[in-house]
Amino acid sequence: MAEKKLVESITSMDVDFAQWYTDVVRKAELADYSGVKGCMIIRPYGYAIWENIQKDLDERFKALGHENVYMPMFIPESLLQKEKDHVEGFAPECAWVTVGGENKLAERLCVRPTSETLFCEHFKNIIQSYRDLPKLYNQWVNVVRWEKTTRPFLRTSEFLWQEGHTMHATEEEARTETLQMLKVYEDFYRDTLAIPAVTGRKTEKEKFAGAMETYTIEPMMHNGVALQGGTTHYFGDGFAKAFDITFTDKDNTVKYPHQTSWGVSTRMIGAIIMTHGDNNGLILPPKVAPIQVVIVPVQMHKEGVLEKAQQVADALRAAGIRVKLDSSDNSPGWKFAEYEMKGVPVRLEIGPRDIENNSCVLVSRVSRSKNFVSLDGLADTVKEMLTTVHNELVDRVKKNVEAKTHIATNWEEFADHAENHPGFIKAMWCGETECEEKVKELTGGVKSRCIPFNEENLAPTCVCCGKPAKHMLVWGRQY
RNA sequence: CGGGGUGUGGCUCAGUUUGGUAGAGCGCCACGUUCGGGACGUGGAAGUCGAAGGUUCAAAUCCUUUCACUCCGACCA
Repeated sequence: MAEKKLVESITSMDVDFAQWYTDVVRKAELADYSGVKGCMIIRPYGYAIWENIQKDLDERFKALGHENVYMPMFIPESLLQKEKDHVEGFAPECAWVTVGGENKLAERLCVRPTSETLFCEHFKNIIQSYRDLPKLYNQWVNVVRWEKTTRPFLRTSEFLWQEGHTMHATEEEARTETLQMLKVYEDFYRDTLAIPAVTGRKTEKEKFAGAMETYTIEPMMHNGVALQGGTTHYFGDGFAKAFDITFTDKDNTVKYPHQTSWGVSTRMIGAIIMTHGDNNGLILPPKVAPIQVVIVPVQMHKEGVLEKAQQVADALRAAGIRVKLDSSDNSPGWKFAEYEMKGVPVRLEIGPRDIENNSCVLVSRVSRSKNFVSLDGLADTVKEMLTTVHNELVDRVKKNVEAKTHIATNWEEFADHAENHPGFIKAMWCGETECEEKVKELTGGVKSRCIPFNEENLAPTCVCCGKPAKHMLVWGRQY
């Protein structure tokens, strides 16, 4: 805790985590508030992170055969109502359009909160034969959910996301797709965002409206609070039946196709902030950082400094590294603080002394160690350092998650953890929704995160009711 | 949707109790000196006090209404 705080304008995490989060969002220029409640302005620096996220994920989706499409943003009320569970889940948070121009609409239109119904309507028209399957669609769009409590990135009334919607001839293929896409998210979180996270299946109580099964990735934030980081759903043929989508199979019988959907959103930017950030501000995982290396010239008025800095910038850029050379007339110290706050993974300092030695100084945002390195082969050195930063972030998160994951074999232990130890609690469960509700009530907000894939047998009985245990659950508080 | 808080130059806030016609720091602009952890000097621009109504000779300040944001809960990606 003796860490020297170099950026003064951000509230410390340990003083007020919520305020720290808001400070980082605004001071790092990721987002700003707008005139519409719950809607945020994503500023260029924040949007650039989203663009990098999109690019990476989009490549992963397409490598698996998915195609991008675009559906309308309005859903007629009658369409939304075709699947009973689905409409019950979403109707309370829909925004409605009731007037077009000067005229009241005959049927009101919902601004999409998610697009299952639109895809189904379309699938009905384009799926006739087994030859039309599978359909592997995805769209990158905005959606609207009229939230009561909002926070930039974590929960906004309008947010950006991708929603994948697929149709398959068989149950097995659809189930495989559901798990495969969860794996894509898991890999992406770990390998791109440097956030290793728990994955598993949601309980009946927590699953998506209209889904047979929902799978989830649950990253833990720095303070031990969980964030639902992405979900994939297996729908069975429920929507297909509700929307009368059928195909003729090879055996000449008419069948219902099996469906999935899956999505991750701009909430991931919130996860990045809250997982990696520290008291000096943001720390961006190198793979999505808009600026991977910032070059700060020192004594740049001196002959040759700026020229050399520019050469270095060009060389790094040519090697595929995202570089910014800040030649503004702010002082070097100001720049150090500024880019630390903005989470740039690597800083490169170069001044007359360095140039004389054919070297420069590299500083990691994570360890803050200064490395004096040669300008020869600099691009490789920088790439290594970016990799190191990524790995350090992954390790740090792993350690934090381990330190904040607790085991409870009985109610006393569970209550103690819930009350005194922020983080996840692993405990056995009888499988009943009543116990989930009871736990939530007794602990003031601890909910089941998921039934992880690697279940352990911690105890023979449910931590809540004492009946025989069916599953291990990961529990926690959430954003 | 319930409970709390806050709205005053771009930002953070003082001024409100005890009405008298708006201040500070930071930021911004210009010039000069600086430049290896948020530099300094000089000069300058910028607010009608969230909005509406009321009381008063006079309202940032008192009263009423309203809106927005924010925090904590319940609800939810």
